[in-house]
Amino acid sequence: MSDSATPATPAKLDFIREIIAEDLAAGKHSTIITRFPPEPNGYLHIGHAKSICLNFGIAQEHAAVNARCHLRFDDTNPEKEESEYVESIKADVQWLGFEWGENLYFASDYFQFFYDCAVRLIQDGKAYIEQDSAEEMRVKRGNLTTPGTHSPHRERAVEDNLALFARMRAGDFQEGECVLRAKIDMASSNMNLRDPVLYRIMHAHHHNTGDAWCIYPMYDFAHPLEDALEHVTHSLCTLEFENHRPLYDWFIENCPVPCKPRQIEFARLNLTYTVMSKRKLLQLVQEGLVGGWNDPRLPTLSGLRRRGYPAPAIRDFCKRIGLTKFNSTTDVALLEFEVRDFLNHSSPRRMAVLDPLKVVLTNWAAEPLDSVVVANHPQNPAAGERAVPVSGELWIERDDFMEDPPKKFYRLGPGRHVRLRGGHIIRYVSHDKDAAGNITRIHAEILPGTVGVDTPAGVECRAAIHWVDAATGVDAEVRLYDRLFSVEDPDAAEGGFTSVLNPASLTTVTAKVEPALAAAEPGFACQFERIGYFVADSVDHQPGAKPVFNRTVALRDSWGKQAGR
RNA sequence: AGCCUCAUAGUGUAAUGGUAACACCCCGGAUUUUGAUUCCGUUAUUCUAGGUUCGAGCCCUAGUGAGGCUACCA
Repeated sequence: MSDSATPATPAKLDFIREIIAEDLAAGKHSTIITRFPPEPNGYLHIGHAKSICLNFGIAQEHAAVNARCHLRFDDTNPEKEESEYVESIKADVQWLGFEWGENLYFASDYFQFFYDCAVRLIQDGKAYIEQDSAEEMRVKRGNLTTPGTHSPHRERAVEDNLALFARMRAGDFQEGECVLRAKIDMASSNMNLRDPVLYRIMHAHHHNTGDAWCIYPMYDFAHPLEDALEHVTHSLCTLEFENHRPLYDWFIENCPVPCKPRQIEFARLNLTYTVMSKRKLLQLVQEGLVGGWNDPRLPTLSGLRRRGYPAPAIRDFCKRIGLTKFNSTTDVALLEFEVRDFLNHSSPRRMAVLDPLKVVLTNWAAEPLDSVVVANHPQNPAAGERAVPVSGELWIERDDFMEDPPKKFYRLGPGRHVRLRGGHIIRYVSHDKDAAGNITRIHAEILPGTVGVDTPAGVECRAAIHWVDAATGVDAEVRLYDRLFSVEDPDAAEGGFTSVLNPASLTTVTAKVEPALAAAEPGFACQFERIGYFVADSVDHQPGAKPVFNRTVALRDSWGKQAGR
């Protein structure tokens, strides 16, 4: 269950923790500093959770040496970044259960340092102003098998480069007129080393620095400097930056930095039936295919939160998936397992009927009660009990009655008994149908004296079903979520996302719920017995108004599987 | 095509060069006033070919397959 309940579990060291342990043992560092460096250009998703749990987790594990993890916004591209995203990212990291304390940083706060480093590279003859167009640069870069060719500007005098760079910074040039490039190796088999761009001109307003700058550093140049400036010891990133490491190290070697961070790459998280790229999530949001970044069907942290996925379950999931350099795809079933596992222990039980069928108790007068007492959690007496009102009419699940049941169906049908959970055993009497042949009502009778006691001898009753009293039960809007996509790998879908959207990803029903649920607070999570885990919607659910519940995840249902339901 | 990285049950991860294991999923059984939970059990694994070694999932070579790289994105 919760990770906090099992802190002593000596988890196997993954390859990154192994490296850190070795570095510590070798006396290479006196403390460990990691960082989580999102670009504020979208909302965080479950893939980021893997990185967050890794970086903040490592810091927590090395508290003895005062280790820490920085939250740093990698905001070097003003065209794509917004303050709204900064706020959502902070909220999501905190919700996941991690604290950055004093260590909140913005790459944009280092702009002057980046600039000074660039000047230094120019002075050292290691950078130059390029005036070729982007297209010319592309052509001269060569390709995977042929080396690039030198730009005519590559050997410009240091003084001229310096003057030109100053003019770039002063705003003397239009966007695209020139860039600053590192002078490395146009013949390198690693394309990243073929004189990469360090600075480009962007006459854009920045969310943090406003209009102070019109030149902005590229990721490859800025990132190692950010890490070094913050004394990061281990810079953990995903596999696609593997080929960038030589360049990362080049900047560390050639710029006046206070220390030498080490970049280590790991495989990003892939999940079946799930789209995990920010660009594609943005597309889903912008095209209105979902209700927003916090749509409960999305793998965004805000979506999962609204869906009722508990943060500890997500943390446990991140532990279970492990950490390697193998490009794998984890089955979402593992995430769902962790969610059920956590919720099973933490959620109080309540009763709700999603597809109501009326039952009239013909002999209710034989033992009329006001209420029955039901445990809030059968495995946890400390969760207490509650009184659930009852009367002579109630709702049961339409599925729980069969006119012509197969032998292994244990619930209600002609000639059968069934237990009302927490209440009486009832016996079938008759049922009504409308003109179309639909069952409209069941008549049954209670077995007096069967509340709170074992099934009497001679009565065959194997199942207990959930129910809601008709006199006091209230209507609720219940949203049943399923996978957003109908195929395992939506990224590979031909014809775009629309072609593989699951039409059943959202079903809204009007259900009957026990009266106490009408007063539930937004975010209240519980198990609807025999149905699944539900949470009062954090946006649309308001106490006093019609309750709105989201299905977090359904219960396992082995009967349903057998019956092909 | 060149360079870099990776390859263990269906899925994801373990295994100082020394009996290949854990979790999820699947299937079966027991318990059950949730066909849930819990408990027990079943099936199934080192990409291929060479080499080093008393001994290779692990080391070496080649092959195969997968991912990444030819942005003034990160």
